[in-house]
Amino acid sequence: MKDFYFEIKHICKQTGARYGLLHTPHGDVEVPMFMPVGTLATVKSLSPEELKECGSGVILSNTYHLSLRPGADIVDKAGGLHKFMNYDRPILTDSGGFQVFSLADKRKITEEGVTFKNHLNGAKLFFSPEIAIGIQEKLGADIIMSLDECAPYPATYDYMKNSVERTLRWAKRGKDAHKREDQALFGIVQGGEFSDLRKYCAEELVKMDFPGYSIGGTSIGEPKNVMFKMIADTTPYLPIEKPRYLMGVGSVDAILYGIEKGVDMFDCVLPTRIARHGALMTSNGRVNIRDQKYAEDFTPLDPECDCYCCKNYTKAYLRHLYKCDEIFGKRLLSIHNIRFLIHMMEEAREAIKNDRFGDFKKEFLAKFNSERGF
RNA sequence: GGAGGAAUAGCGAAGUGGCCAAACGCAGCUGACUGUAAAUCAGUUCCUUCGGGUUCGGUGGUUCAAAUCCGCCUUCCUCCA
Repeated sequence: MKDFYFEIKHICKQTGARYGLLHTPHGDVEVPMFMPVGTLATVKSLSPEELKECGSGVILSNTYHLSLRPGADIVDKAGGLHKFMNYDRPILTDSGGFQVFSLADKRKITEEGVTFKNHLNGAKLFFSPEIAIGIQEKLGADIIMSLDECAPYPATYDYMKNSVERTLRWAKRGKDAHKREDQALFGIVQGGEFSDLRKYCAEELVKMDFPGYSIGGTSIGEPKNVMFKMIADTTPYLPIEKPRYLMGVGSVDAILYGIEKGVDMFDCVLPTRIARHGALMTSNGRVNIRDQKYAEDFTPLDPECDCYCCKNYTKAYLRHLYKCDEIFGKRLLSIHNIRFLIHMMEEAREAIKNDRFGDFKKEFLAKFNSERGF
């Protein structure tokens, strides 16, 4: 694996949380980290410059969506995803496995792969582990994902067992098909809420020796305690020296829990989506900017935040933009929520280095009051 | 002074005899959103002990039944003098 390796720099003595460095062809990033999601080769409403100002490292993009529009060949001709979207830091592409789940009523899964009715015009589309890898090689992200089946929750044990077996076979096929030396292909642990299947899936993937491992099948409608259990049931079976990525998790309490359990990478649409819907994460908890009580509130969204939005604008202005459905409002709020999570990660890393992540988590959650939404 | 027209819930605006506690939009309030088919979606905004009760400028009528028809009053708009 050219240019890609992972270094653990410190393990928190209080919790086992990890501080590390992920080296990629597009630079090094510190973990634990939060990765903003830019499904269609753009983090909705934000420029790469704004993302970097938020402190972004890796960002995500999506194989399924980009293969439909503009098509992998066009991204390839553009010189790859980094050039195409003008982002020179690391990029991770998801395999499309999640779309198999989220567009579930329009697909059929077989051993060979998945047949989709694509969501744009209903045209039939076939995805296999090899095809997903082929597309991702053209897109050219630094970190890519195996095609997996994100089985629904709840699922029966038998369904999940079969699904895990197939995901493992698909992982092997994808790994065999993957040729690019400058990309790290991660395997994805499934198994739902079943401890033994999580363990089995993790151990089998580890035998295949991937450069990193993802925890999938979370945040798909299961209760929080079940999600936490899924995480706790997986990380013990992953090798210490490889990066671990918890897919699709972006609520504050779940991220902090994941870090405590030894997860290094998180991604989620949550901060950007809820920002567009007027919900903001602040150090004192949730703020609904649409509330009339902010109409004459000329203070920043979060006085403790150092983002462009909080440094320059008031809640009254943000509410005004939101109520008028102005694009700039969505941008400012997205900047804030992304910066909030990235800043939380910066603080988490400091806490890990100082062997006090457990204290940090407790203090942060007490103030954030995560019972009130996300 | 004369001739027309209009008054509907916080605002705008449908409704012209029973299916109207009254469409719809805005505004307000709740909630949802987690590997993005999401600048989206759902609920809610007269009172209620959930049986019902009081509403459509005011008032008096007609009718089994009125936001809807008639009289008078008030306010506003347009045109003519």
